[in-house]
Amino acid sequence: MNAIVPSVSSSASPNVSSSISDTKEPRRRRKDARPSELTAAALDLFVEKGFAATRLDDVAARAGVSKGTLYLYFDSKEALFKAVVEEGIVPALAAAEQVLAEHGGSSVDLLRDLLFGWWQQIGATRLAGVTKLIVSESRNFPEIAHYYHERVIIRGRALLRTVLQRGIARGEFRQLDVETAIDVIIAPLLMLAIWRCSLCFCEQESDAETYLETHFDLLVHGLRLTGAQI
Amino acid sequence: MNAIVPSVSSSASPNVSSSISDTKEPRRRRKDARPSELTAAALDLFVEKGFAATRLDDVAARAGVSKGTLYLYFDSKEALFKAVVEEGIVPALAAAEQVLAEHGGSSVDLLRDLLFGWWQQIGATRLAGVTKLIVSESRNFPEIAHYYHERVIIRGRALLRTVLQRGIARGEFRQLDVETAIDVIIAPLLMLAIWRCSLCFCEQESDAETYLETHFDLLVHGLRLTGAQI
Amino acid sequence: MNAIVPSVSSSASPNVSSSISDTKEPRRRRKDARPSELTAAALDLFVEKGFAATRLDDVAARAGVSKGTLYLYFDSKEALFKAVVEEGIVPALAAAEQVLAEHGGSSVDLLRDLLFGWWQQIGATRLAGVTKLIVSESRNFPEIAHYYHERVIIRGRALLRTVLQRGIARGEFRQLDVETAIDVIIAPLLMLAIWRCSLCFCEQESDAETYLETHFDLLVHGLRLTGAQI
Amino acid sequence: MNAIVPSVSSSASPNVSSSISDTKEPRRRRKDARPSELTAAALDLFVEKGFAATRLDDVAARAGVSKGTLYLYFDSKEALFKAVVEEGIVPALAAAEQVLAEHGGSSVDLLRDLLFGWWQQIGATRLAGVTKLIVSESRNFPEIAHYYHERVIIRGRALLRTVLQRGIARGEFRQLDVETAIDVIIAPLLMLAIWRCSLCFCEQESDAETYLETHFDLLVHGLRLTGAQI
DNA sequence: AATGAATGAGCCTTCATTCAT
DNA sequence: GATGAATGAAGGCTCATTCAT
Repeated sequence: MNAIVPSVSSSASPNVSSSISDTKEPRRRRKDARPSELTAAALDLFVEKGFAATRLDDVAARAGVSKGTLYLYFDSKEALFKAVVEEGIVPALAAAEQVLAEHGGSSVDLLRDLLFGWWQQIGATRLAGVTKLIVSESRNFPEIAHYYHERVIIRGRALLRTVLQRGIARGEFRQLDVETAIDVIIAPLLMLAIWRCSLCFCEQESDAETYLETHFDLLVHGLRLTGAQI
Repeated sequence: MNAIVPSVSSSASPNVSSSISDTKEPRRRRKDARPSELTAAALDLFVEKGFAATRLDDVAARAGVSKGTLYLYFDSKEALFKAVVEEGIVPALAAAEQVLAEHGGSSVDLLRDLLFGWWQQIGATRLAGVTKLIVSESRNFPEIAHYYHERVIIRGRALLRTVLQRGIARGEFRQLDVETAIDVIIAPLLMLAIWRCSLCFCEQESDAETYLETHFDLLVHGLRLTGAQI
Repeated sequence: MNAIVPSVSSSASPNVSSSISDTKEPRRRRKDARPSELTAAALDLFVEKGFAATRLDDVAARAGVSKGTLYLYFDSKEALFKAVVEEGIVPALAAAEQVLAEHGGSSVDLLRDLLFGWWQQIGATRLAGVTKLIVSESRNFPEIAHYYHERVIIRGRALLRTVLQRGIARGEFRQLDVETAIDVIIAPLLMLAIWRCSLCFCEQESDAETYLETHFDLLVHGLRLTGAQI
Repeated sequence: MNAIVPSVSSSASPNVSSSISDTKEPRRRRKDARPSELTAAALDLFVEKGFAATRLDDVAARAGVSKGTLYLYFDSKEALFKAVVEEGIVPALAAAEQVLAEHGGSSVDLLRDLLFGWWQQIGATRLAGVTKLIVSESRNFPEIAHYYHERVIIRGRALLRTVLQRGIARGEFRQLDVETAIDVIIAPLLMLAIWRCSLCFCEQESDAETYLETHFDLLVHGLRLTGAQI
């Protein structure tokens, strides 16, 4: 889900596009592309300024449409917010669960693939912003927080639970409190996503790849059932 | 801007404090107590609703004063925000650095004391909210983000750096990328603080103490220089 | 900021205009007519109450629009004030300078035409209020005072200077300090404009036409180079 | 801005005055001096900023007292305004009428003495500001405007009426509309007072003395019954 | 008498939302 | 479908006024 944004380039000059012959849609824009262009613009601004501080004028301007057009697709600012979250979630789920389903290697390898898969599918993309959004606004939108919990948190935790339980069952991992370990494993991922959206105070810190490697390295050593444990 | 944190203890139950003052002083209070009463009320609401969505009327009402009174002590809503962050920072620093200075045990013990000290001093208190605030609003207040980075992030990281480097030098810990490890160690703490302020979707999860124990446990096994490494 | 002064004629009876629009366009008006409708309403109220004491609610109500509409055309109350002054200035200049350019009679006749031309173009219209506005608010808006000085005062004085110098050169007027005489000649005009806007204490006084005649009469006798001077 | 203002210097440091031994009142300030100190401060600010834009905090600060003290002497902001006007009127009246009563010279001389007497007693002092105040605020305070009209305008006009009628009766002046001539004669005086309080756009103009001389000169030639009239 | 902390009504300004074109 | 002028409720901020000390 890195793509998403041909909208940014194509919608730069929506009114003039006819003369340039985009080879795609010379004049009529595919109707079903508008909503995602709008949510993409909204995601950027919601993440940058927060929900309350984001003006719909700015969202519309960034998407290259008028303010009134927003209301052709979304009933209200809150509805737009919901759409932003929901749209950012669907692809994330599919990709993550697919990794687990298709995997055949060791639990350590599987854990690694999940971590770095998350990075490529979410952490490194603009979808990371959804994480920050949920954190920042969940108190104001308990309904959305609940939705996010049911659809994302639970399913994401289920993935990790499977990996950990499988690893323990196979003797690859130590015996430990699986539920709590899930939280501890996820936290650095979420924090990485949040850091990337809160800029300013983490720039000189290690880059994301190294960060993930270290996280994984510590985890493997922390989880693995080593000879020293005996 | 004198008082440190009696606010933490006295304002632990902010809804009751107003009823007390109602019977005492109808007007005229001690001027030096006001600022921390106001920042305490503001912290609660900023964390709950976000900066932009918090109304100064509500802040004033929670502190038991009128809206205009806020402006006797803070020039603007933004100035109030700065005061909230700054006031929440001072005690956090002192406590954390004191733990390190007075410690005499092993690096593992020291790490444990720091983790749980953070929990007692910050994570378990309302100061945890400052973490969420910074995450949510740093884009809108780069000046404050910078301030927080200089005064808190850097000093907090310095503490952990000392511990890790000492542990490695003493042969207690493995050789690893210290700077990155710091991030990975801190992340679950910050995430715990954030979770506590974003409620709704982490309630059934493990309690904080267990979470910290697991985090510490994984860390120790991940950091320790075991025979298995040879 | 295009339209010149249909506002003077069309908005001569501002209280009636609203009832007309009520039956015409409930929303949507011609966008280019709005600014002058708003400045016309603002001029009335600024003159009547002063800048600080005028509420934008009242300005909007008098113009028959909502309060928010003001901000579609003017960035702030102060910007509205500037527009009021600037819009009232343009026609005043054109008319006055045209009189001078096209005149062919004696200097006494020219002086008379200028005085009564001012009365018809400005003194007798709502533009007289701009004079009071400038007097009342110039301390608070030095920028506007400067603008008014450059664009109006200087050019108005230049007109009189030409007349006086021509009259002296032709032997129609006595030799006198032209610059100071300009001030003395202008003062009763400005004062007349101000009186008309400050009502209450000048009503029983002579009417404007008589006032101007007397001013002109005194001037002519005071300026003229008579045989008695020899 | 010359005389008048012992209040400015003496009230500069009201709280410290005891230690410095002002040779006047080491500690207790004469009670009856307070009101005029307050009205003096208020006059300055009302003239500078207008009534509505003047804050009582600033008035109190300029007078060297606290804001609450104002209410020991004046019931409201409007009451303070009335006091400012009334206090500025009394000396003006006495001085002007005295000139007329004691005069024994020609009507031209008498007119001259009145004009320059006004300048010395009012025009050149801070009392000139009262003129601007009345002009700016009369619409908002019709009661004060009425008061001013009854007590100042009428009496001032009476003075001039006497002079003009006497001059005409004696054959010194031409026959003319006395009432209107009064307005025309007064206007440049008021305008001079107003200009001095509206600064910014009359600075390069002639100085006040020259202005008055020219006004007087034009008047004399305009009023006088010359041979040329025959 | 004097203070200054506290109040709260009121105003400028913003912005989500509507709707005629 | 798309626009953008218009709306009006809401919030940040000011300041005249009060009153306990």
